[in-house]
Amino acid sequence: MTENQGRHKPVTLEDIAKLAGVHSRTVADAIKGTGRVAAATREKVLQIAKELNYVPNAAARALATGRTNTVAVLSGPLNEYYFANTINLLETHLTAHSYDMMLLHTRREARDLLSATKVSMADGVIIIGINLLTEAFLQAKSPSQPCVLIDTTDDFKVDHIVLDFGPAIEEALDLMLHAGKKRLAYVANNVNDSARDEVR
DNA sequence: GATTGTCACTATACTAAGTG
DNA sequence: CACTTAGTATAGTGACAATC
Repeated sequence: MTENQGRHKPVTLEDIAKLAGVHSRTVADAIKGTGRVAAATREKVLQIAKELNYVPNAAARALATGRTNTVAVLSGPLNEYYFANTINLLETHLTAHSYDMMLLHTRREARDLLSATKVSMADGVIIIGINLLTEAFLQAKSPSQPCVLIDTTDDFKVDHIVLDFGPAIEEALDLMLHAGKKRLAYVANNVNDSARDEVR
């Protein structure tokens, strides 16, 4: 039983360095695999790290590099297919590029993110759709924070991907009209002017 | 040239000392 | 006593220097 034996100080590069007889800087390079460490030294360091169950301290790494490899995502309600599907795709792509995804969907989380990104808790922010939550975030956001908005509008002064639902709506209308339907209703949240114009 | 070491730096929390 | 300020520690890394 090695667990629950009390709260131990985490194993650090310094601990490994002492056992390996090298500098902590060398241990960092060996573990990271930068290639500037001799093969024998690297093998020795990795062996000791494995024996000590060394786990890199992500907070310290973020502090030193200014990067967390984490992308914060603000979206609309996850019980809506569009948001759930988009988040699923985002996660797939972020994971493929060795990024973690921090999913936020409450005002409190968005507020925390505003302060958190100031200390590099997230490398950037992706916002899916404009709603009360994301709009408040965009208006309060510091200009230094990397941010991409995915929506049907580009009203906000951030990098953005504009979605054009026009062709899809037209295709849906054609299908309805060809089916002989005469009275059509359009049900949506936050219908903006551009989207409304598409429904003719 | 390859390998390793040194220094400075990061944001935050904590402690000690100084001041009113 | 309450508050402010300064110093220190933390874990890891970038840039550069030193050694063989």
